[in-house]
Amino acid sequence: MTDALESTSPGRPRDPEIDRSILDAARDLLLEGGYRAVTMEGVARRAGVGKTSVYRRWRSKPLLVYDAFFSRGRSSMTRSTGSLVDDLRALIDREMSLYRTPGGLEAVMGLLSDFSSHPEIEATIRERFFRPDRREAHAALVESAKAEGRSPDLPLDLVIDAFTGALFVRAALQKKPLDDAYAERLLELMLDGLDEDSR
Amino acid sequence: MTDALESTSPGRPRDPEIDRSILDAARDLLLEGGYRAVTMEGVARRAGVGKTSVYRRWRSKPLLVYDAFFSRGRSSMTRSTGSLVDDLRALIDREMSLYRTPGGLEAVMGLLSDFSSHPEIEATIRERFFRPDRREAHAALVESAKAEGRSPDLPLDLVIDAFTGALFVRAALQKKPLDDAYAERLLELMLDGLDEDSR
DNA sequence: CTAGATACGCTACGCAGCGTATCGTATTAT
DNA sequence: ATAATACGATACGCTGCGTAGCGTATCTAG
Repeated sequence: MTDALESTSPGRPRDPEIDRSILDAARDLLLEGGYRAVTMEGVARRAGVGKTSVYRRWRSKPLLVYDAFFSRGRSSMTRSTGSLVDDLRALIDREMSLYRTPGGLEAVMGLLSDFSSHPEIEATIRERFFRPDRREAHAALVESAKAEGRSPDLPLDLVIDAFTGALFVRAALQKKPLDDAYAERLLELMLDGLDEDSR
Repeated sequence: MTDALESTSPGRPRDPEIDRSILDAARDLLLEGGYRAVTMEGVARRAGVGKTSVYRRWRSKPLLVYDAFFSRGRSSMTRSTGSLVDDLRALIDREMSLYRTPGGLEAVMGLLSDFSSHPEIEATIRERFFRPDRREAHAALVESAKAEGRSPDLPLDLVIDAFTGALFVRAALQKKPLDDAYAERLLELMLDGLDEDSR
């Protein structure tokens, strides 16, 4: 996020405390009033900091919000467990926890909302965050599928689209709760598709 | 959208031609420059009309965009075919054509983008458009399931979430094409889940 | 034909939020 | 001491939304 500033910087170094104040302010504002309440001026004021200091670190609001929410405390699911079922369950859990975390849904929707007006932001967020996430998920599933000796033609991409999309639709558009029962039924639906395929 | 103005209106009647000019202008702008290019002033200018005339008819941009895109020419899929497979295929086709229509994806994303900043708009769009659509889809599936004598416990809601979400994720987030092969595989995935359930 | 009501185009506002620029001051390395 | 950068504060410029007022046009009711 911030540029690497080792001890090689000429002038006055940045105050790491300010980094935290800004991230905290952004998170708090979003929790209190949703994405619309997160304004750059508001963040600066809340953090007791000048706008300059905010823009020096994050060149736009979406990037700030992303870091404030997703760069810390996001559970990592990078490694394959060797079991397709376990991988899927973990991936679904991870995706669900994203929307269940307070402010998580608001953050996601807020980022999406900036996409229409700022195409370059969209590209950045997608390339830096969505793609890698998805890549890892896919790689894990492929590895487990291989470990289980399954057909290489399993519709893994499709399954990722499906459970990811189902959770999004349910949380963001339907505004219905994401409970464990839903996760379990979703998992079964995905497994039915995979088992059917391997015959 | 417009109030019912029968012959009982006292003053000068609205010019229906202007309705069309505005809708056309909104559609054209979106096709040319995406949702960000659709500004109320731009629409008025393009339509050769005053802003007043726009706001008199549509009290906000999202409602205008919705009408410009979805209120005309949207294929209706309200009736059950009696076959679960056919219903599903029709629903998937309908959803796919939404994203494949030029400007369709941009319109959807644009509407979503206004949700964060205008909660009341979100509620309106959801209640007036998303919900009814979904209701009809669900009703059709339930009817066909009954006609086929299937278990009433089929995860129809889940299936709607899944294929709807998969198409959204693929089109909007992955930015990958929605071709017929994808639709077919998606259909099979859904059917696997339904067949598995009925045993 | 007149009066009242509404539509229309035009222009000007007020408001919010983004991102930039400037300025004086503070902090650091060399 | 000097150069470079950070910092807070303030002021801008810009865009876009939605509203208000104006003079004119078009319709209905009586």
